[in-house]
Amino acid sequence: MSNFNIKELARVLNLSTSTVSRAFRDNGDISKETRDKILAAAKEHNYQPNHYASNLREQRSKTIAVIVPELGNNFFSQAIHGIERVAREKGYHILIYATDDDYEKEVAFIRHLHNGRADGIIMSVSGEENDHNYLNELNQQRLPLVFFDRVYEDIITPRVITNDYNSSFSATKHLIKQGCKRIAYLVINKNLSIGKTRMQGYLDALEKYDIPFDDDLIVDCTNSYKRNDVILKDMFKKLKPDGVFTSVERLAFATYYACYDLNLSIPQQVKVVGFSSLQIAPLLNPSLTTVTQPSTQIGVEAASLLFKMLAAPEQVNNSETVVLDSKLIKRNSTAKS
Amino acid sequence: MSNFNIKELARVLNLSTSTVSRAFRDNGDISKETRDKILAAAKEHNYQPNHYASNLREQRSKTIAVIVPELGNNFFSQAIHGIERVAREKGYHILIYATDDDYEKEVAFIRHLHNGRADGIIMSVSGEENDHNYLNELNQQRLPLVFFDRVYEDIITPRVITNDYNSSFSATKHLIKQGCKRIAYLVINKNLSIGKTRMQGYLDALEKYDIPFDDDLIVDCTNSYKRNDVILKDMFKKLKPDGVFTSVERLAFATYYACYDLNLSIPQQVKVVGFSSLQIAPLLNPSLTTVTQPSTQIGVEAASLLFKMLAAPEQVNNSETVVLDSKLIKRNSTAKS
DNA sequence: TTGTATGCGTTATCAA
DNA sequence: TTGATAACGCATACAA
Repeated sequence: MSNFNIKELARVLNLSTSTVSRAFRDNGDISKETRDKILAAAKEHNYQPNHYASNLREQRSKTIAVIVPELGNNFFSQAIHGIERVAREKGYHILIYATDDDYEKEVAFIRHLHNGRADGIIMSVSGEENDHNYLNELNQQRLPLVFFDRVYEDIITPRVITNDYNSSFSATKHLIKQGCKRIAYLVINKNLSIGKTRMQGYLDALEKYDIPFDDDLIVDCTNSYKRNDVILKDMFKKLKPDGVFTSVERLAFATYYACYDLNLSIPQQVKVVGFSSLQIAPLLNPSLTTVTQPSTQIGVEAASLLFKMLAAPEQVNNSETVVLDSKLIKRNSTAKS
Repeated sequence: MSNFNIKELARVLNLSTSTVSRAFRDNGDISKETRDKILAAAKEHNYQPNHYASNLREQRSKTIAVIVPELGNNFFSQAIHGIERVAREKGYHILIYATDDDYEKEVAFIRHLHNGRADGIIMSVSGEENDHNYLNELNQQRLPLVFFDRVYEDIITPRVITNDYNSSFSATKHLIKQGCKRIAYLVINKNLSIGKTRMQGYLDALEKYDIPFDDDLIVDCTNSYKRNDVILKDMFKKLKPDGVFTSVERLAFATYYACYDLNLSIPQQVKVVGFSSLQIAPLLNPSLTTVTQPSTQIGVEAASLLFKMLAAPEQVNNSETVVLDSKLIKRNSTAKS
């Protein structure tokens, strides 16, 4: 950081600091002439108003924080991409936080952010089931907060989600139409709202098409590759499903690996469909039928919503919910045998 | 942000602001008793020292900026993941900037960051070929900067790269051993150092194994999916390569799509190997032979290097270069026909 | 249109 | 060990 500050620049130009300051702001009266002179000199001396001083003075940071469960995941990096685009347009900066699905970290991040570092937060919540009332405790002084995709149902704040129930229903129906009778539903955290909603679509589709429901076919997985591999192989051996519906991208991959190892052919012996934002799903072996969420768009919507809150808090209903549509894209992993 | 500040807290506790401030810092004399009392009260009132005020006072932000060409790319999101991990450990925050390979944006970001918002920068440079001397102009007041993966060769600053030359040589050699005689090299920007280095490995391998070099087989691609598709199909029709080596992950995908469309079978008619950090390369059809960079590790190293610079600038040699090894992982896309 | 003076919330220096 | 005070760099209310 340069130590060339507003005072120096004012001295060089034989002006007062207030005049110099005005040149950098839109309001304030200043003649075009002096303004140009000041900006030119600023450029020459490589001067920029110190961000922290400005923010201390103005009480806002022009920064938003984005909290996601993980970074190495197509869905989230694409969502971040969307957020980035909107933020950049508005001249805002983005702080990134990854919780690694760790509740403690999530709480720590949120608490920390209330020190003025960010003007608002966009978050997809961690998978851990815990008391998240900490968000309510901050209520009066809570920063503007927007949830996306993974939300806490009992926290009232604007959110951007997808039509998970319908997508799950369609995906399950599709499996049934393709001839599946024993469809496993793989989930990472049954208690997280998103797992529940998606499961309900699955359950209702089974019922509607008179497929008997077997509780064992709802398989609770983990965040560990290794343990999932064990769980899935065990599941295949014991339960002999002819269809697998995964609520999370990663579990579709795990299913593929398990099937490869067990010599189960997809789609002849097992048909697979999964939530996934993978752009190269067509390149998989076999190409993967996906419920594709509009991930970038979700980011864009979430950011737009947050900026609306920042601009006019009263005008945004706290229970505002934006629902975007996912698409079921049928590929070979669910082809008829 | 709360308006409950250090003054309020001091008033509540009947102490001075300086004493309260001391409770939050490691140095400074303060009795354990009062310190505990202060911290307890702080927790109760949800008080945290205002970040901007602290930073203005301390002249540092505990924030680093990460600039990458794009976010929707496994390599970069994994690298960011690595950076995140180290930064979090050190109590630093991360600002994310995506240039979309746009040189103007890169310059704007860098310039902007000199307003004190960040203490240091970790960057993978944009692909555009341009004058990047702007980095040198900032020299005296330049923020600590670490390059990773994609670097400007003429800017002297610490960097973390991989052994691209060797990897390319090995990958090309592998294609040759598998029987390829006409190997195309796909690159996005020939003039970017990384494209050059990787190309040199390719060229030298050809020479060493007496494969005649055909300039047309070096194909300059773009950042656009559509245009790449046209370029590649054209290339396949006209040049009939029997091997393809892609310097960037995305071009391997493009190659797959083109081969699918043209009914060229991989690996029987065309063998493919590419730089890629895709974790599900084994699931592709066919599974993709990759030069896999230790992406997360690269992030970790880059961050560690930056923190070393922040801690003791004199102790880091500006031309320090950390070289990590990539791995050639052979899969079916280069299997012998 | 420009300048003067004050305060944003914190920390460091110095004095008590 | 604690308190008073100045300063970090900037933006605004007010005066000129």
